[in-house]
Amino acid sequence: MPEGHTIHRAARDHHRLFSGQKLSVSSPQGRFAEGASRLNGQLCLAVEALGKHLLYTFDNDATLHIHLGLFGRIRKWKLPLRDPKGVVRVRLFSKTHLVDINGPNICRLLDEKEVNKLVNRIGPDVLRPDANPDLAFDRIKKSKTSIGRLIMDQSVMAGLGNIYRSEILWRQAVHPETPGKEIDRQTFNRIWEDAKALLTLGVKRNAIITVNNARPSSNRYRESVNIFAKDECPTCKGEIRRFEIGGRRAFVCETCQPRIRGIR
DNA sequence: TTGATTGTTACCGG
DNA sequence: TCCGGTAACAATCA
Repeated sequence: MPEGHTIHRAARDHHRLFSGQKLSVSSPQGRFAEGASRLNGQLCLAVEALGKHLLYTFDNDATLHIHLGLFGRIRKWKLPLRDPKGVVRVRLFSKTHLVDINGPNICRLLDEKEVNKLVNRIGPDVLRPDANPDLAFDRIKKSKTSIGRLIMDQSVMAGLGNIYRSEILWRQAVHPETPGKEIDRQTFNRIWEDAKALLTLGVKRNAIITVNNARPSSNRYRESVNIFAKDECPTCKGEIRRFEIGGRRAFVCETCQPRIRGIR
């Protein structure tokens, strides 16, 4: 489910609902009982996203750190309370709204030191206004690792997941197996700006949309992509090649994404 | 029951 | 140090 847009959307929403509120925090199946009891009744100061990480800061110096991993989900309702669906690790609610978090890869409390460590480990987040893309390009231009790996390496740049990877490189006519050191600044800028634009749209629409003329109504809750898991290139009608990058599926149109350098 | 999935980390070896 | 490969983990659905 989650790429960066999902987390940023939740952060924005939960910040609006929860910051300045004392929250009730529980762990319905008891799998985060200790942490929940430390947070229960505490004042929530802020909710923010850092790449795909979600951080709830509380008044008692504790930060709830959530990462949804591959399967995690966040669900939200207006009160009244309802029975948890599936395995709810942690449940947060104010006087008005309820949030359940299922199946997170990470769900733990951080102190200030650990938060700093996390912040330093994560590369510039394309969705954050304070992101410095130079840091990402500095890593990329020195690396012989493929650009397909690099843009999904959260320490290089943060927010992109497996679908956006294939989609952005197709849109920018860059072959995913191009070594980072062969990516010039102009090409990197196109990738960065496209990532920012697509994730921003993703936050707004609550879906991964990478085609240029997505129909607002019919596709509202469904992804709309060009080549990810597709067989045919929308531009040249050629075959989309499937392969793997670091054990994750990847897609490329060898015609529209030439190996040497993208032409647009 | 099996397999697949929009993710990350630790560990190992080259 | 960098880099690629592998396993482990998370929960749900078809």
